[in-house]
Amino acid sequence: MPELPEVETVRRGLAPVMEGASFAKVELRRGDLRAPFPPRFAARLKGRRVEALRRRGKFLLADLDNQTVLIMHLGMSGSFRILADGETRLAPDTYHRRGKLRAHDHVVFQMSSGVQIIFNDPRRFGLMTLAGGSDIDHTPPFSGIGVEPLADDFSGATLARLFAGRRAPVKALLMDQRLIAGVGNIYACEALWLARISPNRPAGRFATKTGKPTVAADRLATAIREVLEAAIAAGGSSLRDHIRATGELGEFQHRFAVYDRAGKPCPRNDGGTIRRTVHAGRSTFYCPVCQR
DNA sequence: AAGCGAACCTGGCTGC
DNA sequence: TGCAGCCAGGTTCGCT
Repeated sequence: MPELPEVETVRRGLAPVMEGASFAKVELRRGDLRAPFPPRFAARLKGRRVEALRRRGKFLLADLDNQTVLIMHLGMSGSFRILADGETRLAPDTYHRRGKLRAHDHVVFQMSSGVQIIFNDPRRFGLMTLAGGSDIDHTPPFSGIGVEPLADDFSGATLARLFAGRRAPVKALLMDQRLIAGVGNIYACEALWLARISPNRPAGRFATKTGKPTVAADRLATAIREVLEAAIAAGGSSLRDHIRATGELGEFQHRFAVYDRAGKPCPRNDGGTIRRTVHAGRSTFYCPVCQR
């Protein structure tokens, strides 16, 4: 499900019920997701208080009061839902009513507040693990994770540096989490359309011989930022499932210019028809008229 | 070494 | 109605 805007949307939904609350009980309903839960995972969480819920790329990070960090990744199909009992007063009445567990509910966090937070993941490509918090950017799975595209200093110069000497199509490298953290298939397609850049353009061509960013590099960096910010403002994209922990749907899928729109006219009305191709095994959608 | 395809897993949709 | 085939917002492994 989730790229950066969806993960950020989930973070904003979970933060009010996680930050400041403690894990009263953690129930694992199977032994693994994409990878096994670490030894004594539930026991190590029990009693710990969440000091902050952060996002890094597509990861959610809960800083705990004993200097460890709960690391969570939603994979393709992971979602959280918040169950509040009738007594618990928690602003939006959009929270799910407490009820029976469903298929693929793999983790249940019972928080000290009385709220339950349930992680559901049909395909089990998600991940939960614990790490020492001292220097998390230098410990797996974060060692080697790329730049944050919403950081203040993300620019065409960043792209020029990351793409230097690379011959792969820019679309493939935009999705490489070791370079840029958080951009996935949808937003790579949408950003390239916004910047009017062909997904096939070799990545190395975004810098001049002297290493300076090209005009297109600046345009692409701006487009990435704009599309991610617009998607976050819209609550992310909801394709098949709802993505928000509060149960509401994201809205950005209604604004896709190219993603999953093969055969439809380009929104620029330039006479182009959206085409589907494949890069690195993933569907790519683009307009061959305005994207060069 | 970079780049690509396959694998991991389940569910939903399409077409016969 | 049933079933086969294909596709899916991600990551990782193994082969050129």
